[in-house]
Amino acid sequence: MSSRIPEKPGLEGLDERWANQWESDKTYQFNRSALREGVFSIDTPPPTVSGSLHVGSACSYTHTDIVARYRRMRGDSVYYPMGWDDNGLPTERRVQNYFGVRCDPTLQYDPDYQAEAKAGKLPSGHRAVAISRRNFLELCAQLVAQDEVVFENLWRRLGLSVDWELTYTTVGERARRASQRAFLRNLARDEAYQADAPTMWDVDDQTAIAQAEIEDRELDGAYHRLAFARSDDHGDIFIETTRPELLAACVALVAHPDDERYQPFFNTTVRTPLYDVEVPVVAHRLADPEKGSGIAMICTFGDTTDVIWWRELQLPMRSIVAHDGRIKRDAPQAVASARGLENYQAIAGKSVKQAQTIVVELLVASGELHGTPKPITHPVKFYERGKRPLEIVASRQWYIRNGGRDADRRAAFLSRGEELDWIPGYMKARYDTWVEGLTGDWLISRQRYFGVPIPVWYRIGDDGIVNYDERLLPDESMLPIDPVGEAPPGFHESARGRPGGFVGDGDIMDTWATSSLTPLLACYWEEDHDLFARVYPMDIRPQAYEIIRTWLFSSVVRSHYETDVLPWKHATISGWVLDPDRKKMSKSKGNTVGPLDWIEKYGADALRYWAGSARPGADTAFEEAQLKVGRKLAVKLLNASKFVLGIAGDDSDDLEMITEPLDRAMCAQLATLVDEATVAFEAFDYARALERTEAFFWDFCDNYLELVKGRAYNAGPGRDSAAVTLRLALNTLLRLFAPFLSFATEEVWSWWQVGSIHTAQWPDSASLRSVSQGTDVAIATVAAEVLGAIRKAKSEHQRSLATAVTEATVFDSQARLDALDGAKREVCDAGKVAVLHVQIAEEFSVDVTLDDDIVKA
RNA sequence: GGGCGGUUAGCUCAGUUGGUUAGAGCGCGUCGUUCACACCGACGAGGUCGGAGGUUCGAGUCCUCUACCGCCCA
Repeated sequence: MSSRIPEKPGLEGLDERWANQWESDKTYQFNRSALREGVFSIDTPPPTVSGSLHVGSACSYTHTDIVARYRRMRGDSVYYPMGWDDNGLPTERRVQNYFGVRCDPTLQYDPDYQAEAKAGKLPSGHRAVAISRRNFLELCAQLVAQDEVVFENLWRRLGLSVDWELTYTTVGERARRASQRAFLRNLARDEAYQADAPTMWDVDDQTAIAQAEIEDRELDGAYHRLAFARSDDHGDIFIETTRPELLAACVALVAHPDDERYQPFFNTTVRTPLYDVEVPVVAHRLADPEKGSGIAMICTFGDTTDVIWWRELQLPMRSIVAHDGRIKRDAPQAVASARGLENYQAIAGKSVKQAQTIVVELLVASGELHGTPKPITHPVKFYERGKRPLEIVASRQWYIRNGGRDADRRAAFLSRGEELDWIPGYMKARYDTWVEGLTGDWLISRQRYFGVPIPVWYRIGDDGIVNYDERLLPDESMLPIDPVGEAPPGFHESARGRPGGFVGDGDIMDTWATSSLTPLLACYWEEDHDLFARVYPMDIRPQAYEIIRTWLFSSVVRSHYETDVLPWKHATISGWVLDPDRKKMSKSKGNTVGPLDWIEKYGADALRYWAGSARPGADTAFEEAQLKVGRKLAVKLLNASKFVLGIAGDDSDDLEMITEPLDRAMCAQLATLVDEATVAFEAFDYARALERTEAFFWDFCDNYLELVKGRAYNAGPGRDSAAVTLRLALNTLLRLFAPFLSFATEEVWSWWQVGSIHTAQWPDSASLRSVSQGTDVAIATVAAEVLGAIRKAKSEHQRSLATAVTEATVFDSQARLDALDGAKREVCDAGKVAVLHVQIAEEFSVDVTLDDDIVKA
């Protein structure tokens, strides 16, 4: 036995050794024969492989792993897959930067093309090499495969108990098939539709953007006061606008219906400055009398209010901003005067920003700009990953109904939110607020390349015009398909783009349109019915709170449509990891910390300990000091285990042999600990379980081990009781720590047990209580307090703890002295006390005689 | 502007349904190498719980107002 215990236990090398062992033993393999009620399934967030790796990711993934390990020890078969989010724009951007390329769909595929990695060393002024769509997609695939290996290695090193045979990606074949299948079914049930409508548009990425991806940013702007001449030439009406460059897109002026200043002008017309277009003055409740001059110009489109006005007041379309963010070549038809056309030519082809400068100059010249522009700051809508403000352009897009335009669906989704168990509970408010505030359906089409194609073709009429209402859909058995590369059923590729032929939808789906299917994807929806029935709906969805409105909500929507249930029972929401200055860790801020360096330095258990200390949902600052504490705990566990097994390594586990009062009292304490940890874990409060276990363990080492040492070392009465108790306590504590210190506990377990601790049973308080047989826990607590008082006396007299105590007297209540009686021998052993007296008193105190000094403690 | 969360020892955080002198770790100070542990141990000094008011026999713990920080949504 003792030969299996290292002379000097250490953490070095444990991480890799056990990670490999678990892999070869398939310790975390899902048991496919488990029934649903015995399964705990986890909808792991697929990390964005093109994103950064920092301790923040490591932290939240560890939280989930801790829960997974607990459930496994409770006897559940844990379904713990790992996905890789390699889909979408982040990957495209990374590929563009990494290889210095850009996608040009008009180019032909080059089978011999070899990209050269130029990560981080693109020369300034480097012009991106244009490559074909297929070459571009190949580079995406190549890079994500590379990134996925890095992630998997990290997760293994961290000790995530994932079943690595259950990995998936969000752009792989299965994901494409599931996304397209779900889309086609949405379409068939009228949950998806296509519409030509004003859309939030990112001019840099040249794609439509969904409401969930938009954020407000405060930007400097200025109110420009413009004069609109009344058509009857009886003077001017002044409006104030921050976007004079859109003047050519003006379709009306609008004021509040109750605004007496403008009531006389409703139903009259005015002429736009510079362009001389006659536009009506209209009334609408959304016009704010307090803002600017109280009357505003409506353009197609300056902001989202323009869209509402345009729609509700049925105004004409006079769009001037093209998809690339530049002013269109041709002026709207309404611009007819010579001066108007000339002024339009001055801005045609310019960027929005350049156009503004020019328009202002023209207005100054024409005298139609009054005074100097008044600087303001105002919120402007941006794509969350974008650099320039969003524009609103009209375009044909695909939507999924999400309750944004439909009260019944909205109510249904709110009720789903009600049904879900939120951890912590207050996170539900974010969901409710979001669903209640939706203003439109979910726009899922993106004008990008690396993603799941929209599986639709359109007929081209004999006149050569694409008929978008005449859709050609694939059969589900054909999925996944690429309508740009494959012909629809009944057509030959040669008919593509020809009159009487077809054209493929060139758009791809929003990355969330796929991510929202992870519960279905991970459970092999429609692919493995047997497995699906065992693991779906899933037990938990772990995720961070900032993507409740996107990932969580969209997942609820999709599962509601496809399976008419919530995709999971619980949502465990993690907080953010902040740098020591309390800023969110993110790559763009350059304040990230790589987890691997810290694992190397302090061991994976140290990182797991730090993660495990973070309360569910709470933001956590990264602190190196906490890693040191975790490491210290792991080392202590090794040493204490070595000590216990050094004494009791060959003893039996016959609990009948636990007879001594102190031993039984400690078992009673241990039973309470097990209950506390179990209750905490059942509420997903792993941090509390860890905190209690840790506090117990240090107390156990400082007090119980010290008290029992003497009795356990020497043959005699009570030795066997101590040995069996030590084994029981160690066995229990190791299992309580196993979800957190997964490597150190496994190491110790291997010294004296068979199999992995991670498949062992979670401790059971009932058996501990049967050992303690109702013994008063005060025996242990009073003994520890007395021992503490004796130590204090020695410490205050600057004497070694080995100093002998010739005589000591404990003053305390009768009850506590009775308790002490059960551990008198141990107290004397540990305190090196020759004679111990007791005396009844009101207050607890201990008189200690060190050699010949009398000390009041 | 609306909503959510936070504000407890120098630092990072616990404080369960309101109940006796408010806890831990780190850091700090003193002492100590006892045969598990110097990647150590023991002991100790530090807060009246952001502020104000209220409920209560009693509030860090409930209510109101308020300040500051963070986030989400307008």
